[in-house]
Amino acid sequence: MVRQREFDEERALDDAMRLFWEKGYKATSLSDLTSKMGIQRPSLYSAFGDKEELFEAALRKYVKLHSSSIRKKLQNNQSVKKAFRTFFEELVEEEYKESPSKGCFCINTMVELAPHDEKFEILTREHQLYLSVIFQETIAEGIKSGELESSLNPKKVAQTLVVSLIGLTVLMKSRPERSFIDNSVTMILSLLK
Amino acid sequence: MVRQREFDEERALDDAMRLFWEKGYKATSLSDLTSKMGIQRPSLYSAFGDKEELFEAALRKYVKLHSSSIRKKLQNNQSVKKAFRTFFEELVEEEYKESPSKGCFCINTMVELAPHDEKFEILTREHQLYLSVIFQETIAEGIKSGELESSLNPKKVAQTLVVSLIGLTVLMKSRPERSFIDNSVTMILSLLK
DNA sequence: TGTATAATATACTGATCGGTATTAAAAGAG
DNA sequence: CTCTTTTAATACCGATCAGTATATTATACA
Repeated sequence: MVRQREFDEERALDDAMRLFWEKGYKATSLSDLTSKMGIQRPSLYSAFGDKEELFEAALRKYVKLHSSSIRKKLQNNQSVKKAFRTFFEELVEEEYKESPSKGCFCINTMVELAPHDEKFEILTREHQLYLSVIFQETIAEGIKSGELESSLNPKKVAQTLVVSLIGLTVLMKSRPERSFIDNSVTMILSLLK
Repeated sequence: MVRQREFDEERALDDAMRLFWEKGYKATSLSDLTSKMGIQRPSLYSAFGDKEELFEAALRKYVKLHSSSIRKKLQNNQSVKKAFRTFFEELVEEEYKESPSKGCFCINTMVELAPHDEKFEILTREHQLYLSVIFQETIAEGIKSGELESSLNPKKVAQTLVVSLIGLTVLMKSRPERSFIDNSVTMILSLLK
C-alpha cells in the first residue's frame, strides 16, 4: 500500500544468479550476496526468503534463460548440421575466451547439490531432459528436410549430444589443450550423418 | 624416536578421501573429518597439514587409484570393443545401484575448485589427459590387432570417450531415466568402428 | 626407573556463517 | 499534518567455521 520497494527485484535476482553460478551454493555467503545485489539482509529475506530459496529462484531463472538461448541458437539455420556445429564451436570459443570459464550453472548444481537434495536432482534432471528434447526436435527437422539420413535415431543422438555437451563444459574447467576439445567436438558432430 | 602414532595414516587418508569425494571441499568440515577419521584435530594437522593440504593429498590418492583401476579394467580383454563396452556398462550399473551415485572425485573437484585454484586446475587436467592416454593406447592396440579399422584416429576417439565419460558421470547425478544413459553409451561406443 | 620426546586430548581462539530483532525512514491515506 | 504501513538500515544473535595453545599421556632410550 505505502512505501514501495527501492530496488529492482529482477535485477537483484540476476546478480544473485551470476554469483551462485560463479561460486556455487556453499561458497557464496550472504555477505557476498547482499553486497553484489546492493541490498541489505532483511530486504533479501523479505523479497526472496532464505539462502536456499534464493538459490532455487536464481537457478530457475538460469535454466529458463539457458533453454531459450539454446533454442534460439539452433533455429533459423538452413542447415541442421551447421546449426549444431556453430552451437558447439561458439560454446567452446566462449569458454576459452575468459578465464576461468563461465561453465553452466545447472551442471555445477548437478554436481554440488543434486546428489544431496532431491529438489535439485529433479530440477537439473528436467532441464537436461528439456535440452535433449530441443536437440531431438532439431534433428527430426533435419531428417524431414532430407539433410540427415533417415536411419538416424533423433532421440538417441540428441541424448548423446547432451551428454557430450555436459562433458565438454566440465572438462573445459580444467582448461585442457584446445585440440582436446576441438577433436572431441569434431567426433561428436560426426554422429550427425 | 619415542611414542609412535596410534592411528594408521593411510587408513585415515582413505577416510578423508571418501568424505571429500562424497561432500566436496567446502561442505566437509574439520569436525566431519576428525570424527570420520577417528582422530583429533591436532593429530590431523600434524600428520596432513591444513584442510586444503589434506584435500590435495586425498585427491592425489584418488586419481592414483582411479587411474590404475581403469587401466586394469581395460586390459586383459581379447576384444577392445568389448572391453570398452563392459567398462561403460559396469560404470553405469555401479552408479545406478546406489543412491546417491558415487560419481568421480576428480570431476567434482573440476567443478568446485579448478576454476578458482590453479593447483586443482592442473591436477584435474592432468588426470583427464592421463585417462585419454590409457584409452588411446587401448584403441591403438585394437587397430594393431586388426579388430578396429585403421582409419580410426586413436587419439581423437580416446579424447571423445573421456568427454563422454565425464558427461555420463555428471548427468547420472541427476538420475535420469536409465534409457537416456544407455542410449548415449550405445551411440558413444559406435565411434569404435 | 627417570627423563626426554612426541602424540594425544581438551578447550579455546577470532572470524565468519545464516538468520533476525530493533530502529529509522519513507510514502500513501485520512 | 498525522497516522499507518511497509520498507530499509544497523546491529546483533547463537552456531559453526578453520585452526591452535595448553595440558596430559604414552613410550623409547639412557
